[in-house]
Amino acid sequence: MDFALTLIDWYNLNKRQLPWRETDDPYKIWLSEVIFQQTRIEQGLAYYHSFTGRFPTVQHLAQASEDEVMKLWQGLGYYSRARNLHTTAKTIVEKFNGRFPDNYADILALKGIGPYTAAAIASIAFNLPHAVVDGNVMRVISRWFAIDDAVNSTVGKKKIEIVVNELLATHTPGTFNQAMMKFGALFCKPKNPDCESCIFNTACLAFQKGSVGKLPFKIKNQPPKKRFFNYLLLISGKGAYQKVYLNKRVEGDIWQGLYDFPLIETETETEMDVLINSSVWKVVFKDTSPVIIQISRIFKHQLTHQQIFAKFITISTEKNLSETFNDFLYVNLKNLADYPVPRLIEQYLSENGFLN
DNA sequence: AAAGCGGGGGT
DNA sequence: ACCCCAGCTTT
Repeated sequence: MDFALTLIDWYNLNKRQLPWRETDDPYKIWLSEVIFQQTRIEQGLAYYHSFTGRFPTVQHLAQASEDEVMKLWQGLGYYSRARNLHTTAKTIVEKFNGRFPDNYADILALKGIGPYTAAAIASIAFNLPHAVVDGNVMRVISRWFAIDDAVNSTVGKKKIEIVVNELLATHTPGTFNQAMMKFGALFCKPKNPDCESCIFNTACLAFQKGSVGKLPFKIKNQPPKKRFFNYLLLISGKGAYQKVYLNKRVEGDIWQGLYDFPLIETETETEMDVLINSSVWKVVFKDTSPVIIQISRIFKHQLTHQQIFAKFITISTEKNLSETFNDFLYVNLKNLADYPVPRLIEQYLSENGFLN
């Protein structure tokens, strides 16, 4: 059985008229593809009409102000799509003389156009043999060939891309691509697909193995780990006598504090601004995982000459130390040198059970 | 390789 | 009140 021909037959019997498919203008095809990225038909359709109405050609879009483009996009979400749309319209006018590029590489190079959109435009507008790989296609192919590599991994994507390009009906790539996506959307659905009446069920490996429900496999995105990064910013004195024990950051440095800061080892860089003496200082951390940053300002007191002003900065989270830190705020020190700061912090944390 | 982007729909 | 979706850019 010829997969592509069978699929296209199915498509011709089942297709509905889609307003944005009734054109061979690459500009409008591009517009529709961008609008319908991550967007449901019901939600995007009105926007497609207002964009083609207000900007019937790429020149109209290129000449518009960014403000107007953004305003027309309002409510659709993923606003970088609108900015890229505008940028690319200007690129096409300036660099391509207003004519949409007609080869895959040039199309792919445009802002906001990735592999999916480039393949869609190349195949639908220019009849070029590039298979689209969107969520629908990944689902159909991963089931048909029982590919259990994660479809959101590089390996899994690559496998699917290779397979679907072999299946592609090279004489009618645009129709094939639309048929694949339509079949995935209407028949090979994410949940409860009607496999019993599927025209491909005898060839579908996942159906034969009973693994349709498990495919496509995706690696679950793990939530950011919350961790505590606690440290002190020490300020002593007042007015002209005030001293801040933290050096201003210079180009290329990591940490130039009075002491080696990190209480917990870190690898991902995190940078934050701290306001000291009316000027902004930058502090850089490293961490092994995404962090949530909270800066707690736990003091609003007058500083007297011999008091240490301890500002506690908490990054992240299983325990929030800021509440327990109030009694650490004022430490009367005759001479700061008598109290090696890291030791003091360590001791405090240890005594309070935070270093286990 | 992995995070971030914005809405809407489902649970 | 969450969780999920999905193509592209950025890091």
